Amino acid sequence: MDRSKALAALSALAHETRLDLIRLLTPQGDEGMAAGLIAETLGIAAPRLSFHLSALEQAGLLRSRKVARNVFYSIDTHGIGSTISFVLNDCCCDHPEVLAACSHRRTVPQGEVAGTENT
Amino acid sequence: MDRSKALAALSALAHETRLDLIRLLTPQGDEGMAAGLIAETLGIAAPRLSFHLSALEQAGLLRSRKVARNVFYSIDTHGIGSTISFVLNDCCCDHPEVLAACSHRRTVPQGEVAGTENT
DNA sequence: ATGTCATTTCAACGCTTCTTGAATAGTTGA
DNA sequence: TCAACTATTCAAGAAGCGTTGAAATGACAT
Repeated sequence: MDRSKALAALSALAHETRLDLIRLLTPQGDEGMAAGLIAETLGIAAPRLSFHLSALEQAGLLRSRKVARNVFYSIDTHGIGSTISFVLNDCCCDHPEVLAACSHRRTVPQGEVAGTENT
Repeated sequence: MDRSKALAALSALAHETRLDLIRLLTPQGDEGMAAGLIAETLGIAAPRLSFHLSALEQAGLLRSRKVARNVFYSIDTHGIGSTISFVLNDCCCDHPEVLAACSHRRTVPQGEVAGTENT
């Protein structure tokens, strides 16, 4: 992932509605969700949804496929992963403390350093 | 880290100059770098630098301390880490493929899957 | 105390992004 | 072919963000 791509992905991510979209679509996996259902679930107008959906798709964070007259959107795991990777590796130079602060939640067994989050 | 904080951090990160600042300051560690030297190194005007520096500081991504008449800025490893953590855990629900796409670079020993990045 | 240096604040301007409703394109089924 | 439905595009207006130069603040040295 090059710099401008990562920047575009980061910009796309930095929006409440689009973060909601990622959060909604991630559990759906590769199957994804039809645009209409997404609009209904999130309670947003169709043109607005379409705008944000294509922003995320163009940033490489989402994929789409047509099924009959529906368009199903699903997350692009590689796109999201390499965006995070860019920040961690290229920007933060694999700084050990950043990596630790980023990954401790999913490496510790259970609620071990649970208090460190809101300091 | 709550949602609005993460959103602010992501917004702060989604900017070329500010990404440059993170990249420049990370290797400097806790000592950081004086604002004047940063401006000179990156070749940006003082007011503009100050604007971005305070944006990053307010987002919890940078810290500052005064030394004589200089202001030293250094990265807040915890802030950056928990921002990444938020995206990974809260937004992507710890999706295994996202985690894999994000962390493969730093878990593999050495140049093992070096080609997977630009697919 | 005064001059000098480092940094921040301020105001103005331009640019991009977001939202909204109406219109359009494309697909399915009768 | 026609009607119904899904999704996207378009245009307009509002809002927010970033850049710039000038001015102000605060700290040090003489």
